[in-house]
Amino acid sequence: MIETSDRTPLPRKFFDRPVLEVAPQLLGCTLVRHTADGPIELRITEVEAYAGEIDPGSHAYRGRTARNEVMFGPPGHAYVYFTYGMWHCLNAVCGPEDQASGVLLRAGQIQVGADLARKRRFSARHDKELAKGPARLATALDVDRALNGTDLCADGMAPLALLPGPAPDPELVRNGPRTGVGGGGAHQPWRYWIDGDPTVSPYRPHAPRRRAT
DNA sequence: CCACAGATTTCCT
DNA sequence: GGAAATCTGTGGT
Repeated sequence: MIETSDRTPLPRKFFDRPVLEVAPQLLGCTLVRHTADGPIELRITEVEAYAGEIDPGSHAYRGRTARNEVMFGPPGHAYVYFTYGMWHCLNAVCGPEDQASGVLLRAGQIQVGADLARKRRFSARHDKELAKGPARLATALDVDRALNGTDLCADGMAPLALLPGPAPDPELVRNGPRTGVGGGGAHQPWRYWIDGDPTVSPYRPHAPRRRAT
């Protein structure tokens, strides 16, 4: 039997707090994705916090645009953006409304539906790499801009939801600089991960790409 | 294991 | 025009 409490989504008040409180508490939580082919579930092992308009690393830093509109809305909703011309990334909007902060879901372990995830991530050599990185996570769970703005606190067979999960050993929760973030936000230690978990993505310092020849 | 080129949207200068 | 909250395939050690 599945405990009912385990399947109840996180309440909106969970997300309606400062993003630096919410981000580490999302570690261990379960992201549920209902696709046409069946459910996929993932245990979150790595996240990054983006602190709205005060954060030079955030998409909201320069104010509202068509892309980041959802970040300025109510907490507990999905902000999905398209980047580098190829990839999608998934965030949970946090903090008081209009603060435009969010948590990027960077990596996790597939718990249910690994067969479905492998079809989308056919090039992954090992299952631990199915969702090792934010764009891989979105690809594995078939998340794209059609899900931008989805309520993560909805019940039942919602396409996307976040459920509470067994909190990791507090001794294993680490934080450090955010991956790939340059500019004024580079030094903020707002990446959180479960130390030693094989699904956590490698840290890559920010490196501007060289111009194409 | 490592490094690098290439895929090409969105936003800003 | 150029950088960005990225990943993959190729080729080297």
